[in-house]
Amino acid sequence: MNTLAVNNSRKIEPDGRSHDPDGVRRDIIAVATSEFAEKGLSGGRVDEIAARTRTSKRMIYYYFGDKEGLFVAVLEAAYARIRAIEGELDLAGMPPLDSLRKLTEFTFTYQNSNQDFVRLVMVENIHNGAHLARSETIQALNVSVLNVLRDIYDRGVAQGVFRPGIDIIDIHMTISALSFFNVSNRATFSLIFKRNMATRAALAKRRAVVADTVLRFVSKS
Amino acid sequence: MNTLAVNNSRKIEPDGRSHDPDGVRRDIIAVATSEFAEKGLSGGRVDEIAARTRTSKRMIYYYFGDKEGLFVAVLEAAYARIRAIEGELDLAGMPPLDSLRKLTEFTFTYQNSNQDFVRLVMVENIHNGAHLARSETIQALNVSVLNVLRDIYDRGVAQGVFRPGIDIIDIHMTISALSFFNVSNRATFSLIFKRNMATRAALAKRRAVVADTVLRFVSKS
DNA sequence: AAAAAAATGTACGAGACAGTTAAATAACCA
DNA sequence: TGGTTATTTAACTGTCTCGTACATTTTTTT
Repeated sequence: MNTLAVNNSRKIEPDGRSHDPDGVRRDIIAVATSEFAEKGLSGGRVDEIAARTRTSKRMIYYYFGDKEGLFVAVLEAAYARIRAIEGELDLAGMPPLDSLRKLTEFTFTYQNSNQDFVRLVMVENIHNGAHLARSETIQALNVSVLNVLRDIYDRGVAQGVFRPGIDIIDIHMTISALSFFNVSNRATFSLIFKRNMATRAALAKRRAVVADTVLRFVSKS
Repeated sequence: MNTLAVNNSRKIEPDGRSHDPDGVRRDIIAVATSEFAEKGLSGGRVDEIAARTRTSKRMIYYYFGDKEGLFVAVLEAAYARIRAIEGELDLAGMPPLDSLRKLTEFTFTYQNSNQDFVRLVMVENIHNGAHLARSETIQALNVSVLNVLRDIYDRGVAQGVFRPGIDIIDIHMTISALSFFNVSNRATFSLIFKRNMATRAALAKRRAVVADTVLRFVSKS
């Protein structure tokens, strides 16, 4: 569930300090990520974060100013992680259909394996994107996945397997929505429809359906 | 944005009381719906709800026990509303393809017009469905939309326009996910992709894409 | 009409929680 | 070497917020 590993192997000097400012920041962000993902921004407690950190509450305010500043930092770190991974995807060599399926399945699996990220995005949306709007860092992150998608789509159209005229943002939105919803709405959906959506089998089946949905949407015919 | 109309035409007796217990309950739920939808469960303030109500905080605790009891009542009311509307949908006479498109477009439009509902469901999912799990009322609500969908799908397969073997819950999940995401993730998505998703034109275009996606998924071909 | 139950107002208390104060040591750099 | 900056602790403060105690009135039942 938790996607961040806290570095527990830091050395503590005799004076009780770690002499690793950057490690302290990362430690705080890792703990805050799980706290905010679990309980939201209003529900998350600064004292609780401080207690689970190897440093003190004062340091949170020292580095991040206030609770919202910390939340912004948490969001930035979460987005930076996913962008970094997206950038590593190499789908150029494959046939367009295979590439698109692989990209979709990757997204589905990533969101499922990184529920903290999904929950943080939910929380941020409840706050109408106010913190994202204030973060230059995140808005400067260029959206690499769109380049990947553009490349796949153009090749598909050129080869006559995809129909032309589709807005790639629509493709991306569909992939995101179907992957995201499977995590974000799992609790209520499972309860109402009395289906466990978290089993290995259910996930594999749904992932295939999602990929089929995307492929059928772009395919010619 | 707000889906609940508060009855402002109640009569107030000389003693300052409304003598309309049921109206008081509805009034509280209406105000609490917008408060919780806007700020979440932890972020929502009982005092704020009380202040915007025509009654007092005392009555909130009298009728709903505590903050979470009030939230459960809010959820129940919201789900009851959507189920009531779903039940009224009459798509039986139409050709399957048209029915399915209409159902999808209805869902998309409903979610977009009832953002409070969407946000409440987001909030409840952040809480892992704990309140839904505790509400017998909601779990007893039978999921009428599945009957509608089953009827459409079976007719479509019988007529040879839909491919057989699809799980209707998958169809429903896809319709829900695509409709829901367009509201739930609008803030972050719009910011990152620099697209205003709320304009009339953007909504109409996306709604058509969503319907096409669903139809292409079930269609024979 | 008496008694019981339901509905409502006012005021307040206990605890939770974000953020601060003040002091002090270590690292860095000119 | 000495001054400036970075880092850290522990206790404290003021406010916000949920929930309640107590009193009272209205409605329903017997």
